Amino acid sequence: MSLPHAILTALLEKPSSGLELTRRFDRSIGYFWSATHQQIYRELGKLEQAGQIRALPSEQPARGQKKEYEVLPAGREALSAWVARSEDPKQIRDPLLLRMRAAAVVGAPGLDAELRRHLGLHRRQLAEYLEIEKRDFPPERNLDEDRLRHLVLRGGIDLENFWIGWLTRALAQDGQPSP
Amino acid sequence: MSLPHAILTALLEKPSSGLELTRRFDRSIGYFWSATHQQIYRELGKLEQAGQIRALPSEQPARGQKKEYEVLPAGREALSAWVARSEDPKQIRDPLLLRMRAAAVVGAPGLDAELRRHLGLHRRQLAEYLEIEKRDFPPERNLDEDRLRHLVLRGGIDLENFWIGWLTRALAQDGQPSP
DNA sequence: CGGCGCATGTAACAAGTTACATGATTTG
DNA sequence: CAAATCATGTAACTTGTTACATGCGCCG
Repeated sequence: MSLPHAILTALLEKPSSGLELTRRFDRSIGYFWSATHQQIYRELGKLEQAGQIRALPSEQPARGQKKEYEVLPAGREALSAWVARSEDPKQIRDPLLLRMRAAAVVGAPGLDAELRRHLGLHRRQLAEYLEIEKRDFPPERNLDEDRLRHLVLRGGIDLENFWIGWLTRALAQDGQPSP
Repeated sequence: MSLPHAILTALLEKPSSGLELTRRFDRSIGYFWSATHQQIYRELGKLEQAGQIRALPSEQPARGQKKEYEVLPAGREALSAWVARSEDPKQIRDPLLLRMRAAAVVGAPGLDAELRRHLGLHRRQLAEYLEIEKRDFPPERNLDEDRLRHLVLRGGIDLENFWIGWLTRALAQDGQPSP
């Protein structure tokens, strides 16, 4: 139930075509809800049919032609209703934790290398987030409308820090087996 | 690709029937990879057909009858191969972060209450994990085979701590609007 | 024997993934 | 014009979710 609302949010921030949305999902919004272009086109079709968005009038709406969408009042209302809704946090679902649990049963040759690899990836992602923070939320201007977006980004930063901390401790412990 | 391996791991730890697996997924393994009984039955069927597990011989394998499964050598090999495989960490996918991003666009009445509710839920989950840690991994016996399982649990604990920290900061900031 | 809990399933759907198809526009 | 790129889309499949169906055994 999240993808359509992610799309509505993105379209409210700026009307876009399918491919533009896809690219924006690869950057900002996609950091918290990723989607492929196939998913996005399918969902745009449904939203249009449901009367929540509409294609901006253009010359020739043909196959290889760009098609821009904007949010209709009904779409904005649907998004508001969704924001107000309450929903329990999902269970954790992480292949690496599961893999480690499996390793406890069948043995774990080479798990160390995988942990180190993940550590590197998370460090890189953290650096990227910090870069965005420096660029988009400098300490000078403290606009109220930015506050929520900054909090979301902070969530991503804290989450990467969690992984880095956990992986570091796991590797440290693995280096020196039980005394 | 994770569910079958979660099931193989659980079955190696202890041969079980479908419902028993479901219940164990509600407790230990499910903390990191949840599944409903329908998913589990479907997957047990596939694994059996693939020759990775087999039903223990019983008197009358009828519909309302319990059916226990054990892992065959092929299954153990498949699990080992999966553990050794490397896989990139998934993108974050969290409805609450997305909801907050949407709230930045359409406004956020009542978001505070939702954050407080989540804070409570995460505190409860943390308490549950700490209880399990105290019970299953007391500081006395420091068995090597437990090390990986303890690390997995630590992952869960750290993750809950991340949420608690982030939600607390978000609420504190929301209490005193920008000066 | 009637209802409840245990246990195993089926069916239909929704969401996400992977591979491929097609038309339009630019550019060497 | 051929190739690359932009842009939209189809099809088939896998995974996850929701609702319901069926049989067994126990207990009041």
